[in-house]
Amino acid sequence: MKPRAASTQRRTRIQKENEEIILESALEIFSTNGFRGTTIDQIAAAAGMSKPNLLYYFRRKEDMHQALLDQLLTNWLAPLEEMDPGGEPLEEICKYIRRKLEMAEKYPRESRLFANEILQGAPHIKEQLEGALRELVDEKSMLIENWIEQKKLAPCDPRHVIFSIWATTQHYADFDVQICAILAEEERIKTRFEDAAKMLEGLYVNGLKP
Amino acid sequence: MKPRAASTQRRTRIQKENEEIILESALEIFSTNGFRGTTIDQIAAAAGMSKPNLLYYFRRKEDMHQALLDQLLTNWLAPLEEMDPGGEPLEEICKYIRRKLEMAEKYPRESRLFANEILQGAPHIKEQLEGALRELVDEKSMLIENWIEQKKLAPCDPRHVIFSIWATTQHYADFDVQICAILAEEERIKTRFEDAAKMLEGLYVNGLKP
DNA sequence: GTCTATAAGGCGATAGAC
DNA sequence: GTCTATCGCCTTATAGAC
Repeated sequence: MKPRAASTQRRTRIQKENEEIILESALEIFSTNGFRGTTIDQIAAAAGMSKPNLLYYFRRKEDMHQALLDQLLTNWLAPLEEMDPGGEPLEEICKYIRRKLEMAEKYPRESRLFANEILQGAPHIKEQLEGALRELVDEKSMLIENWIEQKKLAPCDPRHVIFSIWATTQHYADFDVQICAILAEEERIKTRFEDAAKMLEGLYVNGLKP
Repeated sequence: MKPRAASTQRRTRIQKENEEIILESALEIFSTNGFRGTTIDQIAAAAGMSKPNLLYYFRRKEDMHQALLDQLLTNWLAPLEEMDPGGEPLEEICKYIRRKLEMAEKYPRESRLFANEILQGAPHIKEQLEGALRELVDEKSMLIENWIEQKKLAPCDPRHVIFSIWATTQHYADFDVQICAILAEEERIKTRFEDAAKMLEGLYVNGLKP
């Protein structure tokens, strides 16, 4: 049970601030250690508060995890939703790749949290995957099918094209350690996302051009 | 410390068998629950033996995990090693994609074990990534560079091409739950790997054709 | 709202009989 | 080699003072 609505605006604001601090810290730890690998102590330390104090805001460890996953899913669907039926097909796909790569660069922790959840069988978000996500993919797959019929794209399996874009872009967040182990220092530090964007755009433009 | 060499062949064989049973069970549990999410009890139950009995073969939980990662890395490098400098470039790349997809289909647990390890910062295999894996990628990148210079492949960043093949193929093992949540029943059950192979071959052949 | 203290249970690992 | 019993730590979560 959350704390009751406070009597003044001031208290409510403090509550919100603390919840944000906690979720920010929880994201940091969950995304690198996984759910079971994370202890409440670690999150509390990162949030600069005591463990019982943290548990005043989120009564159970799982509540923090679920809150993070819930707010994640909305943002996660956004880039695909923006794919525009009125746009030029190859350009829309390139823009989608760019948006996904930007998210991998800016929100790697969210990507890893999601990856951890899926890897372990998606116990907390399976319904959303089979519901909202599936519907969105169905919708955009039909859009891609239309583009193919209009000869604006080479024939391909739309769903698997979407999967491949997810895979290649999220890879730069989820497998960052491996990528950095392989690239030379200069590339690793400055240009890996830009290099990835160029390669992927070339691959998909040539690969899907009618 | 492992049990000392036994006095008879028979005992040694039993040891090996038990070690294999344990590692097989450990792979099953580690790959779905992660290291911290796995308990020795679970592995022992899956292996059909008591916890202390299991700990007679592997003194610590981490020993099982490390053994699995070590034996995994060898198999992991094999598909890329087989990329043949004497072959036809586009065909070699298609064959590499096929081999990787086959591994995702046949050994999804190994893929997920690896993904879990990388996601959490690769604490147990960082040296191998920066050593053997990096050298192999360097070698094959030079091969791809040569193919590009000979106008047998379109210009592209070889390392990122390799990354994209890893990402797209391993995705079918690591994110299987998500893929199955989205695909229709028929596709999900029978043809998803075949559909993926066709789409990816088309994408890379057209995308990298000079 | 925040703290100290602690209950309650899970889990890795060991002891020691057989 | 395998078992039963158990130690001792770590971790979640709660009680209750301030």
